Amino acid sequence: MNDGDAGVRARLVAAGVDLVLREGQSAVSLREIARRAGVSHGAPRRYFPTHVDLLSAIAREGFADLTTRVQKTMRDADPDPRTQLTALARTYLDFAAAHRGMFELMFRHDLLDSGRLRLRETSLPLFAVLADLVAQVRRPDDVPASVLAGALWANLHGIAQLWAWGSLPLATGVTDDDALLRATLDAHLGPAPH
Amino acid sequence: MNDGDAGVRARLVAAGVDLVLREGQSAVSLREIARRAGVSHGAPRRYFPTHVDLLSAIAREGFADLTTRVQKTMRDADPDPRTQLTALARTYLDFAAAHRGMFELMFRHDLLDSGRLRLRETSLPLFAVLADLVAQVRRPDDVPASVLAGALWANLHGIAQLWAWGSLPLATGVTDDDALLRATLDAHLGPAPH
DNA sequence: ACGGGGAGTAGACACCGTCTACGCCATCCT
DNA sequence: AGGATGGCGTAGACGGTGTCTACTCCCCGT
Repeated sequence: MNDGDAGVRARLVAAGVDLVLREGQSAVSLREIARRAGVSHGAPRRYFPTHVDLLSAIAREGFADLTTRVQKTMRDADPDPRTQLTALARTYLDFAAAHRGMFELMFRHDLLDSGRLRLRETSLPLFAVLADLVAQVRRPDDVPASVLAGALWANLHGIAQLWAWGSLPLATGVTDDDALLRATLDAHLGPAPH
Repeated sequence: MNDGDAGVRARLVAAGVDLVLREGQSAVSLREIARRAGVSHGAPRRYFPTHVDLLSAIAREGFADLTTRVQKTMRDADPDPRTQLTALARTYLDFAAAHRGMFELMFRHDLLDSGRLRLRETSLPLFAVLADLVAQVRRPDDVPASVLAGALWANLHGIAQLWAWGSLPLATGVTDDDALLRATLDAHLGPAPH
């Protein structure tokens, strides 16, 4: 079984990932994916009952990609939890900026409950890594670690979203997202040690 | 000129707003809007060169709605800046939850540069209100007010987004967004006064 | 050897956004 | 006054989409 014949299902997902990375969300039509995978437009239906089920599988691939990127970045960084958290955040923002189409697809709420494994559950390991680091780095105060981690994730996500949307630099005069990221980490975790 | 004949352009936008509020983003097709407005599918083209231009006008209506809601909430609240900021934030989150389709439409990045008035500029007044309040309430530290305001907006937006997406409660165990909101305000603005 | 069933094809259907040709009607000019 | 003009809305065509339904083919088990 060589590369060009890796199973139609896998080829469909791979073609979809490639498409959304290269041309964005609007390019990921069922028929175009089928064309790129070299099958007829009816073939995907054998593996994915509906278009959104296929999109969901593609988005899951995106989560997997992001998770391994985060893990790799963290392996290469200083083991200090605060540093690791910074690395995680930086990777998250970079991923969103570099693969905007995929990032948008991953968080489309109409894909949430599709596919065998639900997309919601797919994002949990990534959040668990963040929550674990937050639990290590936080100063003891009254807000539970899970709430703190959720708020921090939301802040990260909001920066990624609004930055891609393009209004934040116009409104704030900030020209790169690093200042926002640092302010966010300082706000939620206390001022940086050094 | 009675109500039922308020100009085709206005009727189209109104029908679109109604549709996206009632049935969500996927329902706002050009032809369906035209149908609801009682005109042929070709009529919109006279006023909006393309579908996204019409969507952009609908999204602008959403920003106007949100802005007036925020202003009304703030008029009714205690004039203390921190309280006003809380009211603004609460209104933002409630709006996103109650009108998810509209909220999604408003922040679709492919609508950003459409229409006579760009969507980006339409959001500026809203942000200006937030930035102004932040400037009043912040404790003097090293992070510029604009950065602080941007980070806070991003945090708000991220909560709205991730909450609608549905993973946050699952991952954090938090069952309503109020804890996240309070944690966010405390993190960025310092602990609440009382 | 042969029947059966899964896999992929091909066409139909309704819907979509865009484009173009065409009527209609008010308005303006001579 | 009457005819040309131009904007507004209609209607149909076109290529594209997702879904559904025959239909074919080939591999596998009995």
